[in-house]
Amino acid sequence: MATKHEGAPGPSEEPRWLSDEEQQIWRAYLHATMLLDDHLDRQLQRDAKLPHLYYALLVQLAEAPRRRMRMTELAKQAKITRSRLSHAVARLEKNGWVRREDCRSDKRGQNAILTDEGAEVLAQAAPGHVTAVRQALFDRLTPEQQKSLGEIMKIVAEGLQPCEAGADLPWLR
Amino acid sequence: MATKHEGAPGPSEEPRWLSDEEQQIWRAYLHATMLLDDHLDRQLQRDAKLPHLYYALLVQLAEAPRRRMRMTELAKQAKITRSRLSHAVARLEKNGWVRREDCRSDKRGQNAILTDEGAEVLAQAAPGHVTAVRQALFDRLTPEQQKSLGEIMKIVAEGLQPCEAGADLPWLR
DNA sequence: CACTCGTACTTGAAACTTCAAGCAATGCTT
DNA sequence: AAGCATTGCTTGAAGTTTCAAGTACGAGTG
Repeated sequence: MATKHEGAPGPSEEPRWLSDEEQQIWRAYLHATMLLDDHLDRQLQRDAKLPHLYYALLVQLAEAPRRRMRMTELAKQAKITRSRLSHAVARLEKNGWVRREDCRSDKRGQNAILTDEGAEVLAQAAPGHVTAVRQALFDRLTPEQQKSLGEIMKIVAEGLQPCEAGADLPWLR
Repeated sequence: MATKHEGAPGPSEEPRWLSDEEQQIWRAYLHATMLLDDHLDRQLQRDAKLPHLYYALLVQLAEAPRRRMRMTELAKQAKITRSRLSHAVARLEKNGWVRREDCRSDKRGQNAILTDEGAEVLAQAAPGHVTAVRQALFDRLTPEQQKSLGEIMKIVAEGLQPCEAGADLPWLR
């Protein structure tokens, strides 16, 4: 904050600072997302002994065709790096919730597969989790606000997607 | 998922699962927050060599009366645990952006103080950061959406606040 | 004053994430 | 078919966060 006047490094001279209203919105966003993520993390850690992200991975696998998915695809859907996924799956594998399998068509490939034990953990954890999500989010918002939230979040997500749509039109970048 | 029928552990028998619309909203939320947080983290790590949260701490200190704040107060405002803050300040101190000072009135207390070097780092990083926030969020939303987002996030944050308002009316809990 | 409880903060270990290499298989190019 | 970039995934180390103690001071009570 305060006035700036350097001319050397920045991409532009003077950015448009956030107005008071914008700052309020931005801080509310930061606080809400932080508190909600912490809240859900603790809830799941307490009830199912796994962090929120790991839970999300199990959900993805549970919904996948034969309860299995290629690592890269899973990473893409979960919006995380392959490295992070590797570590996460390693942990889930150690717990017995997931196992790996070589891919036939591509010898480099790996499939992550949800085990029955994994599905069981998910079934146990899911009710408490949706309840928490409801209490923290949906129950507090009007239907209009819910709709609005969905639209806003879709816009933001699309804007940050590493060129999903149009990825097959690289000349447009 | 699947039908449940245990009577022992859960708080309730059968939760209200999320409808299709609700699921869409929830996933959009998860994706957007994940992508945005990653995006800002990388931007700040690249441009200022610090994670987003640490940047936020410097901002809080910069805005505080004499560029200083009690640890607990800082933790409260930043919505993080005291433990996390301790580690964070230790790192910032090692970098020379922050220093500590004992509190006179309460010998248990510590003040975190933003140094001139810290203020400098902040001044360097701030323009790029607001630009990133604008590009990812504000520039993509209509004024109505911005307003709506602010209202929604305030509601959510208040709902998860560890009893801030009304904390002095404990009998109401 | 002694006791006890709560507050302010720190610490170390374990868990998680990131980053930069790394390896092996694949695909493109000549 | 040989060379070279790319893709798919993993790994180890460094940084961050969480969790469960732990220390030290302050405040309330008898």
